[in-house]
Amino acid sequence: MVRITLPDGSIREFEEAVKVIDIAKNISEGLARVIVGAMVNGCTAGLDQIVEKDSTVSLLKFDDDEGKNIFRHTSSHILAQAVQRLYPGTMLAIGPAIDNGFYYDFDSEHVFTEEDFEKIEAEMKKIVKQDLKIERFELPRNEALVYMEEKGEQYKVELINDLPEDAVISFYKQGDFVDLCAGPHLQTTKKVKSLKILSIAGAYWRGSEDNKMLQRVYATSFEKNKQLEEYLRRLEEAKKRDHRKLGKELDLFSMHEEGPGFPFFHPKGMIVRNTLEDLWKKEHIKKGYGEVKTPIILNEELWHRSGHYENYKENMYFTEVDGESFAVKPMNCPGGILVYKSNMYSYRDLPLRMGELGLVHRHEMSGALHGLMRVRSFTQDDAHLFVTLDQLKDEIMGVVKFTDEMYKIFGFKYHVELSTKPEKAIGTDEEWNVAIESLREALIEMDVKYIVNEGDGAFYGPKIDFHLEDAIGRTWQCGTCQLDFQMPQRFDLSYVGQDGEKHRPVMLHRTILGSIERFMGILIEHYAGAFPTWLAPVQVRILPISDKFNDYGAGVKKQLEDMDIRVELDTRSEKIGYKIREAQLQKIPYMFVVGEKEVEASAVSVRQRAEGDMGSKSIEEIAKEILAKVKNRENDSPGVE
RNA sequence: GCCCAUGUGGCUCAGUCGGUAGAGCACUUCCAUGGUAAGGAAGGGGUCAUCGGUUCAAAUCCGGUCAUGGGCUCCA
Repeated sequence: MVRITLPDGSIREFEEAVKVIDIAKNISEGLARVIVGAMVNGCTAGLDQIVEKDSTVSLLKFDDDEGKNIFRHTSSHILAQAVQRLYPGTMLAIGPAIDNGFYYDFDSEHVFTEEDFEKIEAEMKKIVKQDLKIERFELPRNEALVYMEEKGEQYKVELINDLPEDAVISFYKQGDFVDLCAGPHLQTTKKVKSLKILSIAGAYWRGSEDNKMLQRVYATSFEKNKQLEEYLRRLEEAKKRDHRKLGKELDLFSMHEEGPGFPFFHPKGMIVRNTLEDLWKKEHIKKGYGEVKTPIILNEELWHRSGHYENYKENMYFTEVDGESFAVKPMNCPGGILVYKSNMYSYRDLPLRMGELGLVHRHEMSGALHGLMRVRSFTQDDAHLFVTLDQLKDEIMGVVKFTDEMYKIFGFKYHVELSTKPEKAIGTDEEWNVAIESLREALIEMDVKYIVNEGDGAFYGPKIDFHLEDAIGRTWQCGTCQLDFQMPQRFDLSYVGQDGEKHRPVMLHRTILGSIERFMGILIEHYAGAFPTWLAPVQVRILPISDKFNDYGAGVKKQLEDMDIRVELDTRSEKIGYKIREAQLQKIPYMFVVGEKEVEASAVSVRQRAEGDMGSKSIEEIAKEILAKVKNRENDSPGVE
């Protein structure tokens, strides 16, 4: 007797061991048709898997994340099979399912281009139509190695060699195609009705620069064509939110060949930027931070002392003046430390919180540059906290809370990562462990969910990172809170304790927005360029019906300016429909239409970008409404999804 | 840095088989003075990223460089 517990708590009983697919059939034939796999006691399983003992089973459809993974993993095998049919001699590396699709890495004589996509898709569809049965088999290690060697699959041989001694080595076979794979998979190829190859890219074998670069084919698949079409449509929509495109259209910033990775901010972009910085400054004062500003260029010796020269010099810019070597700062901490060192401190002065909107330069690799998200010069909304060990946890928690509050203003969702000791690091393992545990304890105490990112800490300490999403779902690290025992030692920082003795403070390096540039990039995509009124470069555009009303418009403009509302007047000799269209495309929150009626009533006709015509209002009334939105930082962007 | 692709007026793009450039928008001027997403006409504007090669002739073919895009690696 095998008892199967289903997610709803109900129990099905079977005489003997039962296949997953038969459990589904036992529930309903209809269900059995849409099932792609199952979770059996928390592990994914294929439909053929036999359940021998009492188990908890949840059946997976394509709509479930694990279901999609099974579906797309099979899709990746179909891709590999098609490619090997079309380009014999192509070696297979790995081909996993990923968010929104799957990929396969190939090593092939043939150089794949977009022109091949159609052909590969056609071959894949042929395989789907052939309805090939997918079968699992296992081989002992030696046989598995011989088998893959005979096939010339040297990458698979390497993978097998790296599997643990006791690992089960399984293969999946469909027609004449066999791949080393843990599974599970669909039962046949026929379910993959809808598929599309999306792009081709280079990718290092095993993700290491030292290895050969393989050709990675990205693709996606769905159960139904309709889902694929919907997905492709969403991708198109997301492209419209691309901050690089909107940055140009809305005249916020530009990039130039003369300075790759060095963004140029235009007047409208500067308004957004300055508004963000004003918010930042105000909130930091409330949280007990002081603000400092330290130089961009400092002598090279300082960077030797800080450890940056040793650990970071390939990313630094250098310059020489009067025979002395200077470095352009890639980080703000040494500057902040020099500020700290210019005073004596008592334990009463701690925690000391010092904020700096610090312009840093980092020579990122050319291929890494990406709009405002990844640049070579940027302003970190940095801060350095000098604290006693006793204060450490509270201060970390304060930073995490502060970050959360700031992100909430914009309506961001984010995820948190805890990064541990990297290969290139200073300090002892003991210090690192204490530091990592302090961060972990703070997160646990605050009940913040996080994932661990092994080996991704800064060279001087571990960190908590906050990641925000862009329009197409890529995540970008923005906020960070880094713990550092090293700099205080290297710079011999101290404070006088209650006991009258010298003690060493601990340092926290942290950012909230991350960099103003990246944060703006994310903001632009988040709002689809339609900034909430409080952030909008232009809050109101006045649109006279004809030239006759330009003077009245100018009067309204003056009134609004006096109330610190950002306003433009469109005096061009164009029809009102044209002026509205342009203001609408510029995503300006408020349009004031003024003509004969408005002049007579001393009013304006208000049009909002999302709601349309709101009718006539007095200037005082509408100004009050706008100012209230600005004061409350109301999130009135129609662009947020 | 690596793999692949791309680079034509301010912007978006067309340009076939090599025969020395074209559209729409924007801009300027004129007409029109119009009530909630593009009124009409005329005009100006390009060394086809850049350097070199092949050719009687190169935007077009080949190579180098630079930049951009999609990834990898790396990172705020």
